[in-house]
Amino acid sequence: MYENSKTPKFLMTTKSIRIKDIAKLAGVSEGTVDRVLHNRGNVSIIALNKVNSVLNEIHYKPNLLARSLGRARNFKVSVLIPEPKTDAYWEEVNSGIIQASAEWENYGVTIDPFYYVHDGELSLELIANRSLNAKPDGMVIAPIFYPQALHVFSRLQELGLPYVLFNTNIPESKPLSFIGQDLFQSGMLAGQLMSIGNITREDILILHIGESIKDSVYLMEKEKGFREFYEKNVHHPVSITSINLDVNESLFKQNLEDMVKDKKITGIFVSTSKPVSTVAQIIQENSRQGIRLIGYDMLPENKNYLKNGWISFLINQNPKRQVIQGISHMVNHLLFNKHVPCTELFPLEVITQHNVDSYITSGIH
Amino acid sequence: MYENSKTPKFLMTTKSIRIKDIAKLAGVSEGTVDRVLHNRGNVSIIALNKVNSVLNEIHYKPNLLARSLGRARNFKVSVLIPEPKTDAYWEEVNSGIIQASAEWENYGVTIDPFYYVHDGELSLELIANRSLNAKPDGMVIAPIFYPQALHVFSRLQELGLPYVLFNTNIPESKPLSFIGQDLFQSGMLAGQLMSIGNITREDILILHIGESIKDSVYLMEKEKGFREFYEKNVHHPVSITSINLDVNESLFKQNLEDMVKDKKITGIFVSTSKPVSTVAQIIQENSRQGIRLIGYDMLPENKNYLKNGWISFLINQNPKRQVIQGISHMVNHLLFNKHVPCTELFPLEVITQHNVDSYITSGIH
DNA sequence: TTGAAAGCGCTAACAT
DNA sequence: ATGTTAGCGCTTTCAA
Repeated sequence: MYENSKTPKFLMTTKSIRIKDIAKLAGVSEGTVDRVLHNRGNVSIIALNKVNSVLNEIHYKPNLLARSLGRARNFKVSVLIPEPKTDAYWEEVNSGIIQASAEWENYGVTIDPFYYVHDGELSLELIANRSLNAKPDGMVIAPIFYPQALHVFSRLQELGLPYVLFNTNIPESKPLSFIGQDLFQSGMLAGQLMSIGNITREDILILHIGESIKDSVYLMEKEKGFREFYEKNVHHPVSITSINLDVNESLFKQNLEDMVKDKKITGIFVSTSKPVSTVAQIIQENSRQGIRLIGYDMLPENKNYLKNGWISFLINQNPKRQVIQGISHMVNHLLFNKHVPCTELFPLEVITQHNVDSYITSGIH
Repeated sequence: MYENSKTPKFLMTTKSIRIKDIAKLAGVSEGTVDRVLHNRGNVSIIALNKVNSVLNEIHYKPNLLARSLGRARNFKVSVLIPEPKTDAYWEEVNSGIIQASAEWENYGVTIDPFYYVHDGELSLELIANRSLNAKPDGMVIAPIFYPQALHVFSRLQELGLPYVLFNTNIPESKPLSFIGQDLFQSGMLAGQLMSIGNITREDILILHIGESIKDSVYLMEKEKGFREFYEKNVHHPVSITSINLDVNESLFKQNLEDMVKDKKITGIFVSTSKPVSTVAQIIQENSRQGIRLIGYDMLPENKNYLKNGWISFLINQNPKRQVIQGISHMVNHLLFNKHVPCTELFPLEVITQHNVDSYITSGIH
């Protein structure tokens, strides 16, 4: 038999020790201890040593509640995302902002959303400047347009304003933190899902569909991962064709329909979230149930087609939780001086007909 | 074109209003306002009305930091789980307890784990009593043994101690909150994963493996879901056999091996988490790569077999996060008087060879 | 460079 | 039934 596990030693908490206690032990005032704890300077080397030697003895855990209450300051953070009206994906994100806003209101933190579009007077850069007027203490940004974003970051760095990025990473901008997914791996996963159970020839279409797809280098990561999966793991004959489509082109729908009608096609992988349902609709209209369709995110439309079986798998990018997490990191930094991870890659969640409801009701997603 | 979205009105926060403000507006003292806010009684109907009418005018959001700081009280919560040494699953849970413990230490909350085994002097009931000696303010319990658990709950109800359950639900015990998964749906999902891409005859084994499997009615839920999926959705011939195995039986391994060697078998669904790797090992030893194996949870062993391809899918029950969430609910209740959901069903996460790493590195899981 | 003291918003004990 | 007040642990200002 085994011995019974005891409560681990380090969990045994005695009465927690306060700044006042440290001050007494070190023979200095509370003010001095505070100065040492936060490296505020103006401390004699001798006092510093006295305090530090006490600090080394004991395991001081500051009371975070008291800390932020004592600071007696209301923080503001601005959140910058693309205009939600254009896309159900950003609508999701926006609802996350609202949720986070309610949550942090209790801690005296105000969250202000700002929305940008590609250019004109609502460009990221202009909106960023506008948001700066509110004198925020930090920013949370989804920087989907690369060149504009760079200007904004250098501006923020000048001002010394901390910012966290989500959705799209721009590593050279050195944000406080980035929240997103590993896109290459996401493509690999899509490949695996596409191939499950298939043992004969496959004809696959990869569709990159969007407004100005040409700039979206990051979608290529997904495609690379997808192709890599097939190269490494699949041994029967496979043909993979990738196509960029602009939703604003006149023949967009017609082109799509022609592709779907092609009897050879066995699977379609759509690299973005909103257009999946369009493809699903066309598949349904043409009764092409043989096609395995894989796409992104549980947008309302997508959920319906998934439940009906016209979409086989969705990979969830968790837009809502990404922004909530981003805001949470920013606030933890501001309010509690907590360390936040510089990159947080979300899990690649596989959504099918039979677990989609469990995601919807769970609330934590 | 569309109009640009503005920051929603209700997010516009002006300087937040305090109890002191309400008191002034209502023409009463802070104490009275506090009494009204918390229904502490001892308030004249006239004062009550004055305060309430002010409360109706304004949107009072209490400062939670100040509230719990002002209460100046350190909460203790006990967590009761099966002995972790017996099972990697509970080891996971235990690491969740340690994580939660570190997190809440900052808020002056102490988390004390206690471990029980099926019976003897370490039974749930006895351990529960022992944990009561520490005078906890709440309990978080994984009640895997039904009859013993009932006694504990009635004891806790007598004492008026709040408790939240996770992992296994006992609805009639009326806990503050339950965290777990929909087991029937979990079985359905397993069925779907088992059937993907299959178009010819399937011979499937459902294996319920454990220490005292006979009592575990809840595993039947998974089986029911699994069978239901096949009945409703699959039209080619299928044979499903379910078997209960006790790991302590002498011929346990031998029996298992005989089953795996059966050339007809196309798939195996193991309804618990630890034994999956044992089955995977036997499949590997007998080179039965044709068998699709589905089981539960990302235990270290399971992860390896998943990566090597001997396990096809794992459904993640998220043991670690379940307990963290349970503790979080308990603390939110105690510390902030926050409303906690009476049931929280976790999403049914599908883990494959190509997203397992994304789950491991993500940290939030 | 230091210590003393006044908050932060809320709770709870104590007079009245 | 009501008002007053002394904390909670930390930050920050101000005087020494």
